[in-house]
Amino acid sequence: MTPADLSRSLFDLLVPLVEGRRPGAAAELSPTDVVLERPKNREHGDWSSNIAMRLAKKLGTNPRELATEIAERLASVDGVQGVDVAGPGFINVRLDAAAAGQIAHTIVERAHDYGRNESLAGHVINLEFVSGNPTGPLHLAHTRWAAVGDSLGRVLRASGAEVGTEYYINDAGNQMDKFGLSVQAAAFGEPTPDKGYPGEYIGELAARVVAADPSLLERPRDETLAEFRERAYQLQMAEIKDSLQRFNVHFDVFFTEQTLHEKDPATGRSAIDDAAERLKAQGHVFEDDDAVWVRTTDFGDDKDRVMIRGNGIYTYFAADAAYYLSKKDRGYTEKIYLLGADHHGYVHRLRALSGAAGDDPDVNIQVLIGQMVTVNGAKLSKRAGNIVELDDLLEWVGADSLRYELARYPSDTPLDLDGEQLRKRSNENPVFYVQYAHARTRSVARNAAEAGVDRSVFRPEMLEHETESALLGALQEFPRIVAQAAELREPHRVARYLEEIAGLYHRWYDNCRVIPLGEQPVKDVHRTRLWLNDATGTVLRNGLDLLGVTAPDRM
RNA sequence: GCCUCUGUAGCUCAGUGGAUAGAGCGCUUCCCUCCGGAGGAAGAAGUCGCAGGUUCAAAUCCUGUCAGAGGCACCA
Repeated sequence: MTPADLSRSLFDLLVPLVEGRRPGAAAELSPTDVVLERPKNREHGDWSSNIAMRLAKKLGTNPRELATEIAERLASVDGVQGVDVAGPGFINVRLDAAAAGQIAHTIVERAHDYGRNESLAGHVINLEFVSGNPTGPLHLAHTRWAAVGDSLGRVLRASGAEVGTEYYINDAGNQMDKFGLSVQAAAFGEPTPDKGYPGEYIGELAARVVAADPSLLERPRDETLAEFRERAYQLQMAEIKDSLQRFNVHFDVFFTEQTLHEKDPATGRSAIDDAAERLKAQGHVFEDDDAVWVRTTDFGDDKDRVMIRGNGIYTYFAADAAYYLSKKDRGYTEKIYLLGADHHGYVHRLRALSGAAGDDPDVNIQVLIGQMVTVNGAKLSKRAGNIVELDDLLEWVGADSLRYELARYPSDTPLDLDGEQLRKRSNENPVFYVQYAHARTRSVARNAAEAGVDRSVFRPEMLEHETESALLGALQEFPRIVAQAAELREPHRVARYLEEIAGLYHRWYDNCRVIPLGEQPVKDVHRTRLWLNDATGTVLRNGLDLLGVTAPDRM
């Protein structure tokens, strides 16, 4: 008896009842209207529905009367132990222990697949995040998106979507030249050029570039600049990929901006040239003051944006357009962008691009804006010069701790990381609370095996302690939580859910023994509880996996 | 000036219209022979920034207002 089964039963009995009260009304009723939720208060039963209150007005009756009528019929459904009507018209359902306990068996059987759902089946989604410039290491601002984006990708996939994760590399334009000049200057022991890149890492890159080809110091500078730039870029990009790997963040595609600028030898045209033509053909482009503009104000922007400057050179916006079209051409119907709050000014422009490309901005593009992250109250920005690099954070607090902390808050919450707290292996650090609960399930399983408790018997009606029904009810919700996290693009819901499961598990552990005390015999109740123990471990592990966090067997 | 986000317990924060608003930390008092006191129970702690509105029902939706953070290039 899953909530889905129960809501289906409720829907089925509702149809004739509604039809009887007002002919034709049943047609307006959809199964998605019939929602069952876990009441916060356990005294309100295992599942609760507000359907009577929502339908009463339409049917010209009062909620309590309607609820009573529904409750009478629901009580005879298989697996339902009792139904009450409470408050203004809530219908509270209690399941019998056997029906509620069945989920433990299901979870153990489905193992790694438990939690997977098909709520986003058929969706083809491009997920772009991080996209840090290849002119320096990843730092704090990228870190939040690396954690959230990677987890979001996992949650979307678990919900049946086809997902491509992508990192866009801004490797064209004069920032790269400044980067090359900075590395070159450092190689000659000179100070950072005007508007160049400062930082120790530039000196390190310079040393490595020179080590690879010492002749760079002897040839004319204007001749070697391109080589400095290119070699340093490759080294830096490799560093970035290493950092991401240590952070357990995976990208399917690293897309370079350069490919958008390259001319096709056959046609002499670049992807950006083509993109400009295609936007013109869609009718959202106009010329003024010698420049070519996109009418982004059609899509909510406060002013129109230049795509081709008066001097004939493309703006960055033109490359964005070509990149968007590339995603579209590669078959992605939905494009999700994760951007920092400092880029929220781009939202209208990106939406305008989508519209100008003939797509529907409300359907084909979604821009998620994340608020700023600080560490120990200090704002860390490139401008202020006190960058905290991802690698430093990883070394300081560890990948699991950092990923979990970044993934457990909604992205629109400004976040201040407490470095010392994240280093703690205690309850103050939520990741350990969850990981410890998982380790405990594994430890119980190991000890159970030694004590001769196995899973040869499963009698769900024996799982009747209040901590067991609470735990079972929560375990049942996992697929729905995953689906909701995917639908709302909010992976933090998974983390919060896992914390709830961990708490419920610890409470159960304190009340119900899997392994009999002392010399007492192993009974079916112990064997059955082992199923529940293992099911909990499975949910914790699967959930942590969605967050990119390890689930250790012992700690 | 305009735009986006935020305002919930002493602190850090959950809570996409439901019942008595929750968790962790911190504080008080207890308990635990299933890893190693990284565990559990109970208690104290709140005008959900403020004011209107919509609704059977608002922390949640709408409007206004106050406070804080960030952003508003023919830069990349």
